[in-house]
Amino acid sequence: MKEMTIAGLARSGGVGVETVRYYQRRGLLGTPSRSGGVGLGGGIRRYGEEDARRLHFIRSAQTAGFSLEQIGELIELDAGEDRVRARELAGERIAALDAKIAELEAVRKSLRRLAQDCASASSGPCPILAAFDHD
Amino acid sequence: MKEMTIAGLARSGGVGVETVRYYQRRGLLGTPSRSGGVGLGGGIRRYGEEDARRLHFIRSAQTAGFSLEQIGELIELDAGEDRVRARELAGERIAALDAKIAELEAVRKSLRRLAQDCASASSGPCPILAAFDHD
DNA sequence: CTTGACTCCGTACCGTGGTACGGAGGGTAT
DNA sequence: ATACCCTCCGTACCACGGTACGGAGTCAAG
Repeated sequence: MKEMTIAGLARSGGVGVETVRYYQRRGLLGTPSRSGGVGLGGGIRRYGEEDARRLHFIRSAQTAGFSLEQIGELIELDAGEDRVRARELAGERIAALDAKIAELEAVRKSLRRLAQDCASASSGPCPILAAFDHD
Repeated sequence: MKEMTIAGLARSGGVGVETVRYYQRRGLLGTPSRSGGVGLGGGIRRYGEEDARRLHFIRSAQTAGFSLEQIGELIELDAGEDRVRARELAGERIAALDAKIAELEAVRKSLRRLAQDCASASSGPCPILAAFDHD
């Protein structure tokens, strides 16, 4: 089993060292074994394959738009293989995505129309700015 | 011209008193005339129609997804009727919306497929969680 | 055995858009 | 004139996901 220090793990996950420490504080990564000085708080963290896998899991779930808090729950599910709950969380995320996409599309639509009007109307006040004044 | 105090202005814009003060600090609303105690810093703010219009402008632009900083620029344009720059800003905003919408749609698509797989596969590890492990 | 890179830790700070606090003074209705 | 609410101000705090700092300890190579 190849071991690594915090910088190696961070590199393997494409994040910074501080981010790994942060995930640890958040409880997303477990506290690893240490080697070296056994002083107040122990020596240097030693990570293995399992930690890299976990870090990768976090980044993937993050890409899917899950918050770190939700990812914490996903990690627990991952241990228990709770498919029902996993589908529930995925469903919630999809619903949130639906809502957000619809909202952004509505804004885009009205902004597009405004820009169109602004380009075609050759005189008078700018329709874009006027819209914010009066809508 | 009907005058109002900060609470009246805030109500007219559907925001809180603290939010009006915040916009003032941000320079989005001008410093209004004061009445009352002329002590250190002056008395009570008096607002008119123009301020309400401005506050409304801010909220509308915000709905269109502009940041407060961008809104600051829009306000300057509003004074100068700079249509070219307004179209530019609207174009930038639309492009950002396009990108964000595409991103969210991609995530939604893969999450939907995962949820589908999870529902149909009746045994083995949950595909949703497995995807985060291995992707 | 010294140099230099890496690691340790707590704590503070970043951006964004506000919200909350709290004591002193202003304005108004009865 | 006496309640009673509103306004004043600076400053601190919220969520979110990190990033930066700085002094001390550790580690491997030369």
